[in-house]
Amino acid sequence: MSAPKILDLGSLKQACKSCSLHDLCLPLGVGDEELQMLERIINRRRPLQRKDHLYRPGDRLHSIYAVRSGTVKTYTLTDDGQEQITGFHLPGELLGLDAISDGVHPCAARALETTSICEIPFDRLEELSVRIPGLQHQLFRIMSREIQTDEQFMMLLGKKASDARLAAFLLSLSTRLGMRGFSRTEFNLTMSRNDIANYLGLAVETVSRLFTRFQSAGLIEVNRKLITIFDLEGLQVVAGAQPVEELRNCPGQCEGDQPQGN
Amino acid sequence: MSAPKILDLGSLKQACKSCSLHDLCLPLGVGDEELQMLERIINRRRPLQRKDHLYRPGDRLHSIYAVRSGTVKTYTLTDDGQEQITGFHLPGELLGLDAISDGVHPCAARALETTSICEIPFDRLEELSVRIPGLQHQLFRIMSREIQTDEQFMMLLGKKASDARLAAFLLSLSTRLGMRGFSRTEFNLTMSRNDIANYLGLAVETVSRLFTRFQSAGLIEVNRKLITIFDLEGLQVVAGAQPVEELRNCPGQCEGDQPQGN
DNA sequence: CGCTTATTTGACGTAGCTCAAGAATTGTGG
DNA sequence: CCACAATTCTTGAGCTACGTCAAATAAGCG
Repeated sequence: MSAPKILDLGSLKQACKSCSLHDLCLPLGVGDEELQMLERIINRRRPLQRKDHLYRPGDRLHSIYAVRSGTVKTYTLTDDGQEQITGFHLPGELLGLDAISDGVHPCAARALETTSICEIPFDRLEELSVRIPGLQHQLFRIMSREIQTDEQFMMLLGKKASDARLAAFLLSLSTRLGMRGFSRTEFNLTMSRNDIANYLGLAVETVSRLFTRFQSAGLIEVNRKLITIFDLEGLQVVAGAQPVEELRNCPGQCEGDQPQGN
Repeated sequence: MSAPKILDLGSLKQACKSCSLHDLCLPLGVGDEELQMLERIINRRRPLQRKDHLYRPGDRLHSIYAVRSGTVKTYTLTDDGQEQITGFHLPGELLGLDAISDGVHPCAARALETTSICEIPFDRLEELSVRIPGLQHQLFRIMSREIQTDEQFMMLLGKKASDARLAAFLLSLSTRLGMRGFSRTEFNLTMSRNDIANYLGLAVETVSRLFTRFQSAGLIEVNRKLITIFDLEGLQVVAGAQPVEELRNCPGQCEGDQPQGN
């Protein structure tokens, strides 16, 4: 469509290669030219410092954001002012999709460490995705993915015991970091124990005890914030385990065709 | 664009008026003509009977669905075959959005009673939403809304006690039914106690006990499947309550600027 | 009208929360 | 660089909300 009159697009493009915007473009025939159109609407922002807010509940939606480096947590406040963390966002992940429906951010977003962010004005993104069907498709996919992982998480909170929750959390971090080229087996927890507990619906004390338990079991090593995973498969077993050990009173076969939960 | 050569579009259109597709069109300047284009790609299906599956996990995504009448539950199976219900879908609500990302349904969808459904072929919906920017916007909004309510639900599962969960559940049904013109204070539970418990991450027995407790407290009347809400505000109080009564050891003011959860 | 399945109710056990206190870290000002 | 305060993390000791188990009703259903 429009001729490229780019300055430092090279570097921007490279940055986007390791970002969810990359997923957003390449897989589905979004060509080079379209990619440049997308990159042209993206703004960099000066890095957030630890505890800086990216947005607060009630802020109007101007943009959605992609984490370039660092970590951001999103959280709501309950009726009585308690914090409920709704997610941790690692490099390459998007934030703010929950604000589209009302045009207002229902959550707060806050940096857990020094964090750099790409800002994507949402109205321009919408315009662009009308012109680039592949982009529209990718946006649908990304939002759908989030719905899907939220559903997974509900299962975690509804059905799994504390150890399974923490194991799943560590595995999730491991996988997501691994996808972006970081180590899957050694990483820093950028969030506090309190944040982890809050996110997983547990008490801080429980999280702390679980870390020591996992360590004694030889699954991981915990060194302050540094986690080293020794036994990924072992963690997966723990993460999959139900609160009640499966197959208890099922001598022959578990009855019937209608598994009922809990 | 295309001239209207409609047969029974009148009735279809009326049906869509009380449907999420209505929300999907009207609010944002999707004109009459565009609405007809949308309606032309929508298929009715013969009604589902109780326990019929609309789709199963692993089925390819062909369409997303809107409930016209009846109720549908969606659920996944855990690693060990347990059912985890991810949602109940009432008239006017959409299903299947979680399948877009992989092109495969991660959940099963099953009718809880005789249910009629509109089917919207997703590829055609995508095409159309390229041509009708307002439609694209509405789709983004609907998916965003789902992400937002999922986040709310996480808070429910992570932070709220059993009574708050059930109260919130009843209020949710009440509101959603009310929006579609049904009574907010008297309705049938189309799902079993088991389903409710499963969805809320509780044991059946707990749900049963809570119903009787709510009834003794004069909040509701329970008659088999029929719920009558006497005290909506009372339920809201219960739903808002934290597991620990708020303001316990806070004589003067609750300390500080950084509310930490749990 | 038996048989299966759903719901209720009671008795009891336990996972995980609360409370409390100490240890380790981090931040701060001199 | 060091004291000191503030925060975060860990560990121990109870307590309780809710799950499990068991059994009795009550409904659906062929």
